[in-house]
Amino acid sequence: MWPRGSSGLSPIFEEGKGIAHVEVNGDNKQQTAMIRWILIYMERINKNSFTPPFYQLATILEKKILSGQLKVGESLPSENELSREYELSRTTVRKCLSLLAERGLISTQQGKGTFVSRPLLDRAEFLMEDFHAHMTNMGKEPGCRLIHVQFLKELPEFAVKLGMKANQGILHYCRLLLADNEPIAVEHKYMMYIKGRPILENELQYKAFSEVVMIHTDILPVRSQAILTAESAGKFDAKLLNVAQGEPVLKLQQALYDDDNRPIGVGVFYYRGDRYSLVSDKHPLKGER
Amino acid sequence: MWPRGSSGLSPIFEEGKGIAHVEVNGDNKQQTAMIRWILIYMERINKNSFTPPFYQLATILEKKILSGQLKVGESLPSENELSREYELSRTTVRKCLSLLAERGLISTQQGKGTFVSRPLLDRAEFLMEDFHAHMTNMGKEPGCRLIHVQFLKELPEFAVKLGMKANQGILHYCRLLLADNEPIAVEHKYMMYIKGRPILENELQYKAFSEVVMIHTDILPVRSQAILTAESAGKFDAKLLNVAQGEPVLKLQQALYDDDNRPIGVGVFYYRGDRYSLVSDKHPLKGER
DNA sequence: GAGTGGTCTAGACCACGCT
DNA sequence: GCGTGGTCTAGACCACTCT
Repeated sequence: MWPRGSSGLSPIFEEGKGIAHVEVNGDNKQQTAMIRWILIYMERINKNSFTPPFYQLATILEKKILSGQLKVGESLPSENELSREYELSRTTVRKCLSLLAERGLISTQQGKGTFVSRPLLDRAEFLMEDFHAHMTNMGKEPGCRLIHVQFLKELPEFAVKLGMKANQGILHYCRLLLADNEPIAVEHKYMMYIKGRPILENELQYKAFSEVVMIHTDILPVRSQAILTAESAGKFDAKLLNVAQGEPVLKLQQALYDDDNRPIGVGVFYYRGDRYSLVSDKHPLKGER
Repeated sequence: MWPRGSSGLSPIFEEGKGIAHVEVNGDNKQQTAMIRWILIYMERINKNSFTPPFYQLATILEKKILSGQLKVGESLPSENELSREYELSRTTVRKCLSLLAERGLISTQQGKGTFVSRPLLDRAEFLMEDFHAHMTNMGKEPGCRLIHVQFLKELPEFAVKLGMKANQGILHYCRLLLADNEPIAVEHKYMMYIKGRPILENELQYKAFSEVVMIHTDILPVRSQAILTAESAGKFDAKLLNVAQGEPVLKLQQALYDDDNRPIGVGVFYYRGDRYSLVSDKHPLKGER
């Protein structure tokens, strides 16, 4: 439990004396220093464990933060202190700290120190990814129906607002996404059209939009922006979604940009509010390894 | 442009001979190896630059990936190769690779290699954080009005579904969030109530939910789950939001859990669909440093 | 067994913040 | 000037994959 040698000891712990000899009525600095050392020696790293040292240390520090032993705004021991006292190299300590920082538990400031962050429980992160994978994860059978493909001279208003140009023309296609044969979402996608390019129905039906855009415009999209909000279903989309007009839907607008920040493809997607939702789960380190 | 010494050269480049001497009609393995070396030598690290080497390398590799020189699914040179050929330590190479992996450009597989990932442009990440900060960022004046505070014997249905227990009782409070004096969101929060605890109006109005819960239950929330979907505004909330009943709103349900995964506080928030949206921006490395 | 990524060490120098 | 975090090095051992 207590340190074996004198190697890394703070001056207030003199070898062979132990905690009882600490001058309790000394100045405040010494007292807070004492508290720090007590905290540090409460757990040690087991180098024979299967869980790597950097992760063990992260767990220890996480516990101290979550339990309130280290309070919000307080500074952690410096990297050198941690590395001395847990007998780990600074590299390992840093790897641990960067893990905790990634999780939002701490933040670092060059030249100042590492500090416990405000808990991030009141923020949520939502990830919208591939519909097919998402539904499979939820244990549902995903499906996709190609509703129509059109060539347009004019872009829809929202695409113009994003700064998109029609050039040779616009290819517009519309898909209906299903889960267990129930309609979940309607997608409208608009991209630059280069004349004479063959377009395969299969492609539109199954490939990701960024891929379709890349293949058919020869332009590589490098940036993507998406905007999510709530809206009422319009007549056309409500019918496809099999809901009454005006029912609430999640509306996602996506724009793909090339290297020069010019939009080369835009989409607008509507998800049934009663059948589709996004989930965010935040928990510090648990559920790994 | 070409390597100076023989130190880190692949056997197919023999010192003093250069590229012209490569056996072009050799077996396929040699040819693909050759292509790899050509790619590698197209850029070099400037150790006197202000941008650190790991970041320079990340930029180089990013370019190769985005430009299609390295295609999806292909393997990158091994860490040892990269470190030899760019004259960096393996640690530095790894730091660079972990940056690219974080951004979703590559993925690593122990024992196999590092591979170019499918572009992640078709997924969106939305972050919902502190309303006050969010509105300030948008250049709007945030506001908050405490609508009511109640003590309930029974929990609302959605809280019961989450597995929450009433114990001594439930504190329910309702806030209206404004931006430039326009109503944006209505929040309903429910938490365990411990008798005799003084509750300050100020606290409910300005503190984050997780803090209020922590202070008034003495239980530290460690996990948070949130669910986002679209719904129609009910009578009560529509009135506060100053919209017609049935208008689309973003609905966010939040639950805070303690160490034993018991819910200790839940909330349901409605955001006006026409005034509130979430934005996701994905671009590989740009816009940093 | 050879090659890959994953982890760790012990040391170095730098940029930054304080005082 | 000293302590802090940020970066880098050169070497080591391990676990995994493939042949």
